[in-house]
Amino acid sequence: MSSGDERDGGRGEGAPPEQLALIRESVRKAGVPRAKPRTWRGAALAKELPVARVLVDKGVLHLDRYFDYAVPEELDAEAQPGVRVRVRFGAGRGRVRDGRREGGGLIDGFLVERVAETDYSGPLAALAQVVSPEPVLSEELLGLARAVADRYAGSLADVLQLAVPPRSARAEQRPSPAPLPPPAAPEVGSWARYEHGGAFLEALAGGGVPRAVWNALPGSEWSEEIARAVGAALASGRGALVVVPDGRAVARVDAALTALLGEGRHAVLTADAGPEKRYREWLAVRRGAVRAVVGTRAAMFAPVRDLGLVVLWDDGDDSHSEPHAPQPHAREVLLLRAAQDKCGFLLGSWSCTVEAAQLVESGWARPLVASREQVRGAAPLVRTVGDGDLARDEAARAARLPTLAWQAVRDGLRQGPVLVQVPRRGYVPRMACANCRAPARCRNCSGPLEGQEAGAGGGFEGALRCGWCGQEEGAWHCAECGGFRLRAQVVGARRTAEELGRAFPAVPVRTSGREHVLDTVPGAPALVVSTPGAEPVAEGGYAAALLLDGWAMLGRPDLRAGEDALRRWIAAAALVRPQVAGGTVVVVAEPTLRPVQALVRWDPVGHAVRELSERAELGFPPVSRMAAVSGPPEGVAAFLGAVELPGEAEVLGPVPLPVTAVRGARRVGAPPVGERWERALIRVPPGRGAALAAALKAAQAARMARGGAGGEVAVRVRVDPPDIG
DNA sequence: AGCACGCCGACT
DNA sequence: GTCGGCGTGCTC
Repeated sequence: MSSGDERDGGRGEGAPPEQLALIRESVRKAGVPRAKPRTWRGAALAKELPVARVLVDKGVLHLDRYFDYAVPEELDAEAQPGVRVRVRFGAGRGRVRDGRREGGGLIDGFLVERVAETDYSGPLAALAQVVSPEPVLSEELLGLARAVADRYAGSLADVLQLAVPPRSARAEQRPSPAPLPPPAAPEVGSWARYEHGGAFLEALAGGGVPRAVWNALPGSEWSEEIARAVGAALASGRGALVVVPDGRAVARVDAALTALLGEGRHAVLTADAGPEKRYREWLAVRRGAVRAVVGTRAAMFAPVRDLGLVVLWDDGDDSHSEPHAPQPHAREVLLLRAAQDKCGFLLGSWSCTVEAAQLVESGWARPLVASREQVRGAAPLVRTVGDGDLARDEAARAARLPTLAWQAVRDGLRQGPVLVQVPRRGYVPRMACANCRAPARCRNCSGPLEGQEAGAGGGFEGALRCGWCGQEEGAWHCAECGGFRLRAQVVGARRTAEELGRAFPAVPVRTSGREHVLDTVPGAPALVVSTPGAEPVAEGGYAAALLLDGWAMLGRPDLRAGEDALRRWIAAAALVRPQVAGGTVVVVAEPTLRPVQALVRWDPVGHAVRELSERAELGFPPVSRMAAVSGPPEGVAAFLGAVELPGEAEVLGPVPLPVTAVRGARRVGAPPVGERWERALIRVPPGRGAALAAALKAAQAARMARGGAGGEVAVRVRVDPPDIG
C-alpha cells in the first residue's frame, strides 16, 4: 500500500487541496464520529485510550497545535499526560519499511492528553519513545503556558521552553525529600508599619486570596516582609512563589525565608545554579516536596502545587523581562497565574511602576502603603541641585561639584559610608557645552547630540550624531555661549567620583558595578561608588548618598525615562538612613522635573498615578495595548497588508528604526548592523489585547507556513514593546 | 525549517 | 522512457 493512497485518496483526481479541506471540514461538522486510529501495520496498540495528543517541541507558529500519535502497547503504562516523548515528525508521506513509518527525524515533545479517538483522517505514527515517566507538564502549567503564548502572540512550544527546564536523568533518579507539614502562621512583624499590612497576612494565613500593590518603606526589611507573606501562605496549607530581579535579591529572600521558616521549606531557582541542580530543585517543587519557591524570572513558571500566593519584587527592573521569545514579563505572567490559579498576589517595590498603579486604579489590587508619618520617619532628606544652582555656584565651576553635594559628602563621611551613584558605562553619553553646560543640540532637528563611549581617560572620541534624526555633526559650536568644547555628562559624573576620592584621602573608596557587584559594605566611613542597581547594602544604612546621573537618566527619549530615573534614585536613597538619623540625599537634577519632585516628596505612587492618567489620555500602554512589527520595509508592509486586525486597531507608522550603530547597546530585535529596518506600532484600546495578539499570531503563522518559498520577508512581532519613544 | 511529491524539460 | 530541477505544501 502506498502512503499517498492512504492519506487522501482522490487528490490525483484534480480537486484542489483547499476544496478537499472544506469537504473534510463539512464531513466532520456533519457529525461523522471521530475515527478509530488507523496506524501503520504491525504495531500493537494500547487497549485503553490508544491516541496520544502531542505538542511537538518546535517554536514555529504554524505548528502550534497538537498532533495525534498512536500509543504502542509497550509504552502504554509510561505514556501518561505530561511526560516528555520523542516522535517521528517530518515532511511528506514518509516511507514504510518493516511496517514502521520512517520519514522525518525524531523530535522531542510533550504528551498532553490520552484520548480514545483521533480526528485526523490519516494513519497515525506511533510514539517513538517515552523519554521519562516524570510528568513534567501538569495541566496547570500547560494552561499557564497557553495563556502566556496567547497574551504574547507566541507559540506554546516557545513558552514551554522557558517553563520546563531541560531534563537531567540523574536529577530525576534522586528521590525528593518528604514534604513538611504547614508551619504556624508567622507574626505580623514589620508589616505592622503598613496600613492593612496585618490584614493582608491574616487573609493569606486564613486561606484567602488578597491582591495588593505594596509600596515598601525604605530600609532593608522588604525581604523579611516577603518571607512573612510566604509563611502566611504556607500556614494555610498552600504554596507560594517569589520572583525577584537578580541573584542578590534571591540571596536576601532566601536568607529571610531560612531565618523565618528554617531549612527545607523553600527551593531556590536561579539560572546560575547549573542545569542538574536547577532541575533537581524544580522537580522537588513539582513533586510537592517543597511548597515555596524564590527565584529570578525563570521561576515565574515554577510548578508550585496548590498556589496560594505569588510575589514579585521591583517590577520596574528590566531583568523581569524575558529576552527569549515571546519575551513575556514576569509581572504579566504572574498576573495570568493569579487569575488562573485564583491565588493571592503581592507586587512590591520601593518605587511604583505605571502598571502597578493601574492594578490599583482598576480596583484589581489594593494598595498596601504606609502612612505619611511612617514614610517621613523612614526616608532620608532629599535635596536637589539644578542647573540654576550650578550656574550660581562659583565653587561648583571650579571643583566641578556643587557646594551642597560637597557638604553632604563631607558631613556624611563623619557618620558612616556615603553612596555615590554614577551612570552605567555604555549609556550613550549626552553631550553638553563644557563652558556653559547647555545641552548640545542637532542643528537639523534640535535632537540631542550623542557621542560614542568615552575612553578611560574621560576624553571624547568619535563622531557626534543626533539621537533623533541620526545626522552627523562635524563642527559643533554652542548656540548659547559660542563655546566649541564639549563634555559628556557621563564622563563628568565619573570624574566627579574620582575627584571625591582624592578629596578625602583618608577614606577608602569602594566601587560596585557590572563587573564587580558588592553585596554589602560595613558601616564605617567609606565612599561607595556604584552604578544604578548595583548599590551594596550598608550596615546601619548610608549616612548620605549623592545621585549624579540625573541627565543620563532623564534625557532618554523613552516613555519610561521618568519612572526609571525615579526608581533608580529611590532604590539608592532607600539604602540611606532616615532623615531623623541624619540621612541625606543630594540629587543633581532639575528640581522642577516631576520625577525629581516625587523623589523629594518620596511619593513614587503619586508619580505613577499621574503618569498613568497621562498615558490614558495619550492612548499609550499600559492603558492601551501595543505591539511592534519590525523588519525590512517590504516585510513590514506585506505583514501589515496581510494581517486582519481587530476593527479598533490603529497602525502607527511604519517609521525607519534608528540605525543603532552604538557599540555595546545591542538589543534583541534590533536590525543587523547596516541594515535599514522599519517599525510599525499597532495599538488597540483596553480589552482588545487578546484580539490583537490572536490576529498577529494568525498572520505570522500564515506567513511562516509559506516560508521563504512565497518570497515572504520575515518580520518580528513583539507585544508590549519596551522602548516606545 | 526540512523534505518529499510531482510537473516539465532534456537526455539516453 | 527516465532522470532530476525546482516550485509547493505538509508535518499526526
